[in-house]
Amino acid sequence: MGRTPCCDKNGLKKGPWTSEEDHVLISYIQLHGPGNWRSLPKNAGLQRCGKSCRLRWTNYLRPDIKRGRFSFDEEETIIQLHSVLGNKWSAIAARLPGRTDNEIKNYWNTHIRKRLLRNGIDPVTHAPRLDLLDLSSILTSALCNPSTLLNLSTLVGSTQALLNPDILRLATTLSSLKQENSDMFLQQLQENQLLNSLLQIQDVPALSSLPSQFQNLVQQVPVCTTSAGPFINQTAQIMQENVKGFSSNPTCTFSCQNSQENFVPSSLNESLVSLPNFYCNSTPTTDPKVPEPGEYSGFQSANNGYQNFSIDSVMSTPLMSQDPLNSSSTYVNSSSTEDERECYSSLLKFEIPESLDIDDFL
DNA sequence: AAACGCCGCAACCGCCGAGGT
DNA sequence: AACCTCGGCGGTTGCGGCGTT
Repeated sequence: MGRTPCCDKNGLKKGPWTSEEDHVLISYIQLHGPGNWRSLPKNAGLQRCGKSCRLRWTNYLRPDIKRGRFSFDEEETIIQLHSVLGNKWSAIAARLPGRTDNEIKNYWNTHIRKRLLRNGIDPVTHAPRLDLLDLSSILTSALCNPSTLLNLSTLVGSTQALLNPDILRLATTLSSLKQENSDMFLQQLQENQLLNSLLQIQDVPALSSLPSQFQNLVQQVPVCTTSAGPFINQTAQIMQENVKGFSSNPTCTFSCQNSQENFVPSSLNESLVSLPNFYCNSTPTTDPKVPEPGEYSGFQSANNGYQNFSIDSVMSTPLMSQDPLNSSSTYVNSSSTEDERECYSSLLKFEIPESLDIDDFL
């Protein structure tokens, strides 16, 4: 099906709009309404194509557009909606009065996306990044019990898809950390509850159906005790989910809630009641606004990989909203907003070595 | 002060679906 | 059914501002 250009490009102006052009466009629309965008520039006397006029109006000149920085509530809403809708900027914008899809898209790409990446969260799936976490957990268990290293090569063989030069660099980093200060490193590892959490894997009824290399790895994990951190819980959770993925029993359910309760306040869940909960269970929702699996690839992969993965484990914002400072929606134009957000979001940061250049990972 | 690089955002581009003929 | 027009959407680009060296 052939398509003619939306307008004759010849002789039409492109680039930034002048205030005069803005005035002409506003005046025309105030008199006649938006109407037919194709004929609008001609009728209004603008040397622009209709598409350009429409974009200028909808993204900038519309009287109901809210300018200025995004408030904390708005940012919270964007993250939550993006976890549900993906890059459906117009759908997200429909829930944010006064904000345009273009503005939200820009804000996501320039602020939120980068922050999620810095915090080890995949901005597409809203889940902790598997390539970092899987290897870290494997290496942690391996380093905690050197004999496990023997099986690591077998495991690596079955997870080749996860390996790339960047991940190998992370392995090198972790390895060098161990070599540099072996005692302290091992002590730190033993103080983690990761492996203890991993042993809860016995809750998975179909453990015996795992591939042998995974059984070996699980069985060789030693018990470590004491304080649990977000990273440990997240890692254990993902390991559990991965194990579950190998289960031969498709109806097997495994709640991550136990591992979450260690660091996620119960009220956090309450604050997310309004969210569709397909991160928390695999039951199809009846909410018509929620895309069906397959409609949004990012969601699909998240849903497939983490059918029981709780959304609250990847959403930093509800946690923040507990603080009176952050429950305020009067954040607009606050110069310290970014820093404060960064400070609070660091509560869910993962323990990635500082020597690791995260940008190289992206 | 100049050069350079980074960042944010407005604007553009190309594609798509809906609806009309 | 085929074609066309239009509006809308998401991805990308390019420019100006700003900070750093």
